[in-house]
Amino acid sequence: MKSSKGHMTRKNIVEEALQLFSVKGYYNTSVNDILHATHLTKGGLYGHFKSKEEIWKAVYEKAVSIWRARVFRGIREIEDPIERIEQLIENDMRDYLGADVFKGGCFFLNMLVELSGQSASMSRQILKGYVQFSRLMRDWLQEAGEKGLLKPGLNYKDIASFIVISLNGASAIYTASRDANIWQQTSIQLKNYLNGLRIQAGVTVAVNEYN
Amino acid sequence: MKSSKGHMTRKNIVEEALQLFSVKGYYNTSVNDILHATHLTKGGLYGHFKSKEEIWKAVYEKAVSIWRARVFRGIREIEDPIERIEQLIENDMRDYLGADVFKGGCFFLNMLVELSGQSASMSRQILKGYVQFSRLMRDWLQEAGEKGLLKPGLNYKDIASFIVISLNGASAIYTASRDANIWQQTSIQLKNYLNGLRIQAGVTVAVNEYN
DNA sequence: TAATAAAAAAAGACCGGTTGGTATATTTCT
DNA sequence: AGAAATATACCAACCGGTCTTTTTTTATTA
Repeated sequence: MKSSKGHMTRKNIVEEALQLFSVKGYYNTSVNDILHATHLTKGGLYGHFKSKEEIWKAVYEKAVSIWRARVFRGIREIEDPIERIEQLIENDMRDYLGADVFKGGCFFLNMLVELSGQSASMSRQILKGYVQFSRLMRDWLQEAGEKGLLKPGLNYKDIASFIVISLNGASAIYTASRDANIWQQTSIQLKNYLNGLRIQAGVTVAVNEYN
Repeated sequence: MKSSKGHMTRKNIVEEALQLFSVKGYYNTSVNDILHATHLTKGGLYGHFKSKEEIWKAVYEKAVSIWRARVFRGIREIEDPIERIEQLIENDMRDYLGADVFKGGCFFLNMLVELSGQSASMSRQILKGYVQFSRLMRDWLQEAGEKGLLKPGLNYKDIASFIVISLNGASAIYTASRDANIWQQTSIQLKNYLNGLRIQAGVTVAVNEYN
């Protein structure tokens, strides 16, 4: 726990820049904006970071750690892998997106959309994060499959991918509308979707699906 | 069909700006960028539009008309309202997003994300479009319900909303990854999801769902 | 059809303000 | 006293937008 003057202001720069980036985007947040938010001047800032992009990298790491802390809370102790995924979804929607952790919505989606056509390196980094997240859910689906919990013939990768897609769509629409129903319903709909993949959903009879 | 010199260049400005906005975003596309793309100078451009935001408004209208032409192709003649929605989804994924109509992905999602924290008026306009689109699908679901095609107790608004959400999530991830599997799978997954709402899916027996 | 005048379109210089970044001086902490 | 942190002045490049001048198009008339 570093708390010498320098590390404190560095931490503060990252936190303020994180909020600014999430609301205004990377390019449209000026170094001056960050200066105002941190009550610093050029010299004070550029003593800690050698460029704006360096700030972004630190901000990204910080955003990841904040997101992780929220989304993986109470996850590891859940036995049933499908329940585990459902809890992950609920945490992401309720405790991350719905809790307005970042003023401008989901930092990662916002940055992905803004930087996709602009910075190959930065957008690649974000995309890598999504791939990792998707892969984790795929592994859990695999685990569920091996435990005989899921219908046969499912493509786990595609299912995990679809969940990531829907979560991101919810981020976009919720941030624009600020309608809590968006993240609430997305959570519910995805849970229903997942339950539909189980070998028996509730008191249900077997279902034949052609695809 | 106006084709006097002035209208031609105006049209060209809108088309070039549309591509630029879709790739670089609104704020990070400079008027100079548009000038280069159109081989014009300040005077030439500002004779047609009184501000950058005016260009955006014209671009938005153009984007809507392009999107509509693609997404509603062959829709009206489909009897079954659920099939109609499925075709809408496929058109949106394959003929709009997957066909790379705009270089930077889905213009509307990109703008919604960028402008959400920035321009209330512009983001409101886009959101209004999404609400309209969602409402149309809700009406078709309603129609399907009245025709006795759907399970009882469904919330049509939430279902339509979920579809819009997933389509947007697909836009974000596809644009970043350029992996065609994203839009293909989103189309398939949503179709399965919709089929699961039917009173009988394929040769299926009734299913009881608790939620 | 050709000349012409009015109108439309485009060019180009210019504006104040802002961009990300640097170099050096000064202050504050250890 | 030495080092770390911060302030300040400055840079060329660029931002969206205005204004005046020049060129090109279009409609009219002979």
